Amino acid sequence: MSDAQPEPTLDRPAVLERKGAFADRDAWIASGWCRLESALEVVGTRSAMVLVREVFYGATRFDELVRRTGLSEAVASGRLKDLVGHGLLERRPYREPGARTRDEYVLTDLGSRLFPVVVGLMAWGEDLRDDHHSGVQLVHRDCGAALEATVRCTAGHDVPLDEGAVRLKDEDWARGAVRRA
Amino acid sequence: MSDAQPEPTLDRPAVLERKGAFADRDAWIASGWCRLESALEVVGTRSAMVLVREVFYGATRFDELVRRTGLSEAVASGRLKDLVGHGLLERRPYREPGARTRDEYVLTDLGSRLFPVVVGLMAWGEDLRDDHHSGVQLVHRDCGAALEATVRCTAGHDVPLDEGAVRLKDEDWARGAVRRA
DNA sequence: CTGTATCCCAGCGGATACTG
DNA sequence: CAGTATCCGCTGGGATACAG
Repeated sequence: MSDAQPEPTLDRPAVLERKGAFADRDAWIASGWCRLESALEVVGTRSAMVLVREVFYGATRFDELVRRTGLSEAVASGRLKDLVGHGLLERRPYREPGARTRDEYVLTDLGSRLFPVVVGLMAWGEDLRDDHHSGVQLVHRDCGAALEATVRCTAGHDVPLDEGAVRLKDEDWARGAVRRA
Repeated sequence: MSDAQPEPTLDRPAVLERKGAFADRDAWIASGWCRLESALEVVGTRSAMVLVREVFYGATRFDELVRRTGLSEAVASGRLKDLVGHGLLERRPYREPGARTRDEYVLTDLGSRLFPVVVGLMAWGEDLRDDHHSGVQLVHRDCGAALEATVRCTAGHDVPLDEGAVRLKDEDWARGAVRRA
């Protein structure tokens, strides 16, 4: 098999299997079919991500967020407004004893669901620069072990890349006739 | 304890617990301590993300990537070069029978470790726009259930947001005495 | 303290035309 | 087919100054 093997398959990395009609589609992407683009429109910027990160770290007040992100006030202000508008954060009035009422930013449920993404990006950034001795680390509060993001299916199985598949929704796949209009 | 409680704690959303010296630091962020920023410098743009997504979907050739991402050739070319430079993708020569040798882009191990991030963003994009009936879906090849990204510690526990903690590395926590200038 | 308003610059990214 | 080169508009984001 040394002169015309059609598929070397030597050590080709795993990719997602293409199911059904997905394999044929060409231009389904640009039209925004993929929710990745929706997500990136909201949290695809550096400023959005670092603000979300700081809120995960427990920052709530404007000046705290500005200080800890290093963003300018103008950028922070605008981006926070976006994040509130998209339902990721919520403004909530609060009052320290003896002080006047102020607002603070807190995570909504939608926002907190970004947790795996933030963890995944931080872990990957760690891989990227193999300096494992400095910086910040996320750990399990109880056992102290480092956090990582993993992929799982809703049936509970761990899913490595080569066991994943991609398909178009609402097409008859695996059963046919899954009437779902 | 009903007249001067310092922390209402009514329905305050969960955040990460701040461990040790982390709680005191102010300006540790801007200096790039957090690996989130390193990650975003590489995959923080739309073009990078959609290219990575298409490679996960199994696209390998330049024109295929351009067509399916909707990026211009110039942008795709430059971004691919970046991704190869950062070790996320790899150029690999291949030859279809009877055709001349060409290059294709394949995932490296580093690149494939972005899988949880891509899954997490897609799942979150789904939450964002509650149209659950159209678009693309990632599923477990074997059982057909949808994929989701979850956070786990290296000891194997599932870690919800309120069980996570953040700390500075190489500081005396849980053991003490890690002198580090 | 919590922003808003301006100005200004760098980088992303589209369009088009051109090379190997 | 697989890019590169050029041009050019849009937006992200820093700095500074100002306002409630």
